[in-house]
Amino acid sequence: MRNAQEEEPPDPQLVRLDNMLLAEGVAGPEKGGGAAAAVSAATSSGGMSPDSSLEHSDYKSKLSQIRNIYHTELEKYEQACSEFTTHVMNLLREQSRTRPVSPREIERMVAIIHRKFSSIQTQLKQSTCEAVMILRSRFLDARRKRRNFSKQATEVLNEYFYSHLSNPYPSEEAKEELAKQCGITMSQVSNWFGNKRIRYKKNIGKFQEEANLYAMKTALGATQSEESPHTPNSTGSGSFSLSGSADCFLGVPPMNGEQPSYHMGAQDAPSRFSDRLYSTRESRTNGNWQEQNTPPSATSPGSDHSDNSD
DNA sequence: AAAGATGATTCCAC
DNA sequence: GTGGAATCATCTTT
Repeated sequence: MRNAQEEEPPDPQLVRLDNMLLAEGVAGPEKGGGAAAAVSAATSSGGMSPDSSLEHSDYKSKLSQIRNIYHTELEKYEQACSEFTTHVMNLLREQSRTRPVSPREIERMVAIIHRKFSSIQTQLKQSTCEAVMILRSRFLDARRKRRNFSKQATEVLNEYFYSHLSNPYPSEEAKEELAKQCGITMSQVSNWFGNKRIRYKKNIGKFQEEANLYAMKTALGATQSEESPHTPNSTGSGSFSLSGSADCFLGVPPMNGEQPSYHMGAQDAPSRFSDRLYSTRESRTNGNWQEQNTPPSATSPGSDHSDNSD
């Protein structure tokens, strides 16, 4: 009697749903006030470019729509719950005239009712979470507002890539420098190199022309080395730019309908110590970063997957 | 509109 | 944490 446990045990899943709704600003105390502010602070905490403000307002309006629905539904359920509870209580009271009704029984009935309604609420919260996630993925997914890098930026990235073709894994410092030069973030540089490596390896032939182009460009720059608009700060060993003209020709050679077996390993000149200064984990992928070169259409073509899942 | 190019994300192994 | 691979969603070219 004393510790009447009408409080359900804190269902961890329900707690998670509640937390998420709170974090998304859906389950905030009042609409328009703190919740919206929290959302806008969370989604646009950095510098908000005028470009994305339109989408953000769209996002916010949709989110508040969800929030309104959520709150009205929640209220409806709560009201229905209390109504139903009082109704049952009245029934029990009436029955208590004709038969003994213990207060224990009343408590139990109330608990049952509350449990039922709270499960309904949980479902509501779940579907609300789903809606929010869909909304987020639709508006906040960076893939949806992809912009190609500037011509000059890809130029810089390609120059680095093809001049370090034997080991196209820029160090942190190199990435930073590239990011600065290209006006993109470091993770974008990482993305670019990841994509470039995999796509280059997949179809070397297609990139042959490009490789030649940049090899020649870099070679010219190495021999003449007239203009170098570098920011001369970097930590005392600015190296990455035109140090490896030897690499330039690694990508060029035997292109005559044959699959070029690339540098089998021996010729990676160890004299480029300046690169090694930077590299932290390149030893893992040193040298032949693309040894197993599967020619196109080497996969099992006819095999069905029958991988069905929703 | 279809095909290709490209930046970003996700899943996995290490 | 990283990078490889597959994939997605968009942009660009055809």
